[in-house]
Amino acid sequence: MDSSWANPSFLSLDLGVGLLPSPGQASVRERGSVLVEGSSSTKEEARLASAQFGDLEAKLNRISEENKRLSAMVSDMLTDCVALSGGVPALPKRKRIETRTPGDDDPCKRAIAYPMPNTSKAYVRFDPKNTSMVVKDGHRWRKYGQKVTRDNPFPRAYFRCSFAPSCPAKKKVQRSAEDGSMLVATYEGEHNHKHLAEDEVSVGGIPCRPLQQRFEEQESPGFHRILVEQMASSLTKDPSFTAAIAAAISETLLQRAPVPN
DNA sequence: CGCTTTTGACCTGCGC
DNA sequence: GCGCAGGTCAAAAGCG
Repeated sequence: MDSSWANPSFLSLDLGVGLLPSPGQASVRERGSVLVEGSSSTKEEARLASAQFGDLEAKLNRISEENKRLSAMVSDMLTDCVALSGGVPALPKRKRIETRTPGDDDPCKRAIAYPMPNTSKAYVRFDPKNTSMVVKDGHRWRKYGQKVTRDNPFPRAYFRCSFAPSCPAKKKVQRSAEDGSMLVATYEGEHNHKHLAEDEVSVGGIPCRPLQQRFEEQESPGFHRILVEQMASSLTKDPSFTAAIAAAISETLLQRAPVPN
């Protein structure tokens, strides 16, 4: 069985897709602009505006409820995955042969050169104009190969940790076949040294949080909080969501401002 | 000059 | 055994 299934990290943090915007956002924006442009002091219009405000409030509540529901779903899925991984017998600890020396070609030695079992995936948004496929996650990586794979038209880049020569950490970065604006970073192995710069984390100029979500971290109590933070963070990056919120706020301010005589 | 990236060749595992 | 695909190596080029 593929260990990635036993590892809940396959639930990569693809939070920029699918959750929002909600169907109501466009109308929220439209109504907001109508209100700003056509403000009037007549009672009829005030009554209409009040009704629209109530409508908007209801919509915001619905969106908020949807967010809560989705958060709960993600939490449930994580719980399920952790439970599932508990039922899977632990894979034997495997060790990769670091480097090959001329006398190292013993096929018996190579036979035990397995990949690291503790892999994790991270789905991250990146600037499509940026073709470097660099995912800054606080570690220094050295690219050692690139390959076009069968299941994806985009090339896959192979990186090794260059901070410490003995560090077994590796990662593969490839653009998503479904969504070209997403990068799929697959981490293998663990760093045997300290993080370089935890706070310097960005993807193609778009700031984001450290992406490496290891199995142990996902079981930790802080993981769910991080998950929620990432969801909130991704929502705030959504321009349409921001616009809808801005329209709703401006509408609210207009409603509560004293009507000039 | 040292480090990183590029890229073609090579190695290995797997399915047929 | 053969071919294919994924992963890695290593020399050359690029860059600061």
